[in-house]
Amino acid sequence: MSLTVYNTLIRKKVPFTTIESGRVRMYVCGPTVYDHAHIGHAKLYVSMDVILRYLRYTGLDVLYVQNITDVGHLLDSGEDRIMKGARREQTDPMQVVERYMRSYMDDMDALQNIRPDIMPRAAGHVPEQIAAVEQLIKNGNAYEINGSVYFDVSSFPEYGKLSGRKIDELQEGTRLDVSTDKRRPEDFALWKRADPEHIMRWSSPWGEGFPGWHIECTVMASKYLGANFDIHGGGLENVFPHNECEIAQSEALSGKTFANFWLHAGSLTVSGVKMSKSLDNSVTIQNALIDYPAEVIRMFVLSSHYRSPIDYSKEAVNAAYRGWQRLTGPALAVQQALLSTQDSNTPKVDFSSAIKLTRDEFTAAMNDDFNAPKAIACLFDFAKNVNGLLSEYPRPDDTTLQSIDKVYNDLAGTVLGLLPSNSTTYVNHENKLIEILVELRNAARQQKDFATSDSIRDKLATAGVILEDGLSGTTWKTDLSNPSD
RNA sequence: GGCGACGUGGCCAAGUGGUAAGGCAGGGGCCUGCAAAGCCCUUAUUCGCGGGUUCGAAUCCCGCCGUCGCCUCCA
Repeated sequence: MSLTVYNTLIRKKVPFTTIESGRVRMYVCGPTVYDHAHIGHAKLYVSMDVILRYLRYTGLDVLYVQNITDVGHLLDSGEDRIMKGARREQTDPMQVVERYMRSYMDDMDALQNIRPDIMPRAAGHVPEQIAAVEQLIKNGNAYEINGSVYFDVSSFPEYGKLSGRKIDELQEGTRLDVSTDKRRPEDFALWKRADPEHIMRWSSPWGEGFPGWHIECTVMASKYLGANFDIHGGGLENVFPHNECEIAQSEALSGKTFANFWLHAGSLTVSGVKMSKSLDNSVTIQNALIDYPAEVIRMFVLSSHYRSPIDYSKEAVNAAYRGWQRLTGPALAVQQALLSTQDSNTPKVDFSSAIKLTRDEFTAAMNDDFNAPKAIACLFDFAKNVNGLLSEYPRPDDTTLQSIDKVYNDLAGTVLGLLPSNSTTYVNHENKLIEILVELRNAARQQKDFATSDSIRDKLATAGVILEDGLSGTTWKTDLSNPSD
C-alpha cells in the first residue's frame, strides 16, 4: 500500500507522488519570533515533524525548509509585533528576534522535533524579496502607490483556488481598516512604506520600507526548493490569506505550480477557545513542559488526526499522559529485561507474527494520510501482547526481546518520537544508586522485613522513582510529574 | 453575509456503503506480603437533528441545528 495524503488544494485524499523520484522538497511556514512559542505552535510543528519523520522512515530523501519571520508584521492595532516586543523588553528589535528565535528552537528541540535542514530568515532575504516585487511589477501583477507595492489580485484569475474564496464574496475590512492606498480592498501588500517611527526598515526602489508578510515565503521557498516543489505545510488558519497569497505571487512570478501538495494542520484551542493575549489563556511550550514530559505533549498532539482541531485541557493532557505511560511501559520493561542474563532453559517463543502484524498495521495507518491516532492504537495492541509475554517466567529469550525493542525504536521512537529521551537503562551514577537501593530492598523482602522494604519503596517514590515487583525481578521507572494536578 | 473545519459512549478519539478500533475515567475478578504495573471481564442496538437513496448508511444526497476558525500581514 502506498501513501495517500489529503491535499487542501483539491480537497481530496490522493496518492502521494514526488517530482523527483525518491526525493521530497518540503516547506513549512515558521513562526514570527516576537514572543515565546505556545502550545498552538507545538501542535502544528509536532504534526509536521511526524509527517517529515514518516516520509524519511519510508526511505524518501526529504529536504525540509522552515522559515523564521523576523521582519515587522503588524498586529490588529497596526503595531509592529517585533517593535512591540522590543518596547516591552526595552531592547533592540533584532535582539528580540534573536532571543525568541533561540527560545523557539529550544522548545522545538525539547519537543523532539527534528530540526529543519534550512531555516532561512526573512530579514536575511530582503534583496531577493525586493527583486521578486520588481519582477511582479514588470509582469503587470503589482503596482506601486506612495512607497508601497500591492499585488493586483485581478491579474491572477486563479486567486482563491486554495481557500475556495471568490473575490466578490469577500467581506472587506472585517478585521482591519482597508488601506486607502489600495486600488481594490482584496489587493494585498508586497512592500510597505515605513512610517518615520518604524524601526525595522530597508532601502528599496520605492523608498524605505519593509516586505509584506507573504512575499518572504514565496522567495525563500523558491530559493531553496525551486519554483515548483512537493509539499507546503502550515496551519489551517493560514490557508487564507497567507497561503492563497503565496500561490498568487509565486505562480504569477514563475508561471509554474508552486507546491503540488498542501498539507494543513488543524488549530488548537484552550478549554474550547482560541488562545489570545487579551483572554490571557495563552500557554507557552515552556510552561507546558513544566507540567508534562515533552513526549506527553507529543502524545497529546498525536492522539487526534493532524487535520483535526484539538482542545488543550488538563483532563485531555492527563489522559494522554496515562496513555503514554501505558504505551511506553512495555518498551522500557523490555530494555530492562535485556539487562538481565537470559535463563539457560528459556523456551524460544515465536513472537514474529505479532511483530509483523504491528508493523503492517502501523504502516497502513500512516500511509492513510499520516493517521497517527490509528497508528498509536496499533501500538496499544502491541503493548498488550508484549505485557502478556513479559509476565511469563522465565523472561523471553534475547532475540525475541531485541526484535520487540526494534519495533518500539522504529515506530514509537523514530517515527512518532514518543520514547522517553532519558532511558532508565543508561549506565550512570544516578541509575546505579537506584539499583543499589533496589538490591537492598530486595534483600529486606527476602527476610520478610517489609517495614524496611516498604520504606525504601515509599522514599524512592517521593523522589519520583516508582518500583514494580514482577516475577523476573523488580523494575523501576521515573515519574516526576503528577498528572492529577 | 461568505468560505472552511468539526459534531461518534462520562471524557478524548479512529472509522467515507457491510453491520461501532483504541486510550482515559468507572465497575467486577485474577496476580501481589502489601502496593504498583499487568492480565481477564464489563460500560454506545448507536454515531448533532429531520428527511431521502440503498438489500444495507456514522459513512452517499437534501434540509436544518450547534461549536470553532478564517474573511488581506496570528501557527
